[in-house]
Amino acid sequence: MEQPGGGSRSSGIELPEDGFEWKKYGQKFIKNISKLRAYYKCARAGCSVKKKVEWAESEPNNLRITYEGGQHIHNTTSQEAGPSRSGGSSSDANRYNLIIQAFGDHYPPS
DNA sequence: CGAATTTGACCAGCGC
DNA sequence: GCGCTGGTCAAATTCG
Repeated sequence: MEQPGGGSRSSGIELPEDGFEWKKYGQKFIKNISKLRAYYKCARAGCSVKKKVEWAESEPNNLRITYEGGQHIHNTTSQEAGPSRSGGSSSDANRYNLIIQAFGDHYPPS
């Protein structure tokens, strides 16, 4: 019905590739914000970083991504997943960069 | 076959 | 004290 051809159990939401691997472990509809929220966790061993994706059922194009946990501790250098490692280390800038990459440059809205 | 993903249900904390 | 919500886990199913 929803997937003629290819296979895809996705809920129909396209996540922006941030350069890391994530494992989805839950999804729920939050009435408080009238939006859907998906819970992702870093798929790397030893990395307990969590990622939350929030979007409205009417606007799957408006994704709101939030990173929790701090930073990835696995070898992003040896893996093939490196966000914007253009030189400079990162900590808070890393989180902001990822969010901006998903929103464009309007975060937070406030 | 292995791996990945999805859904439902349960639990805990908080507010009034 | 009770109800409600959010968050996580487990199991089942499916694809390449």
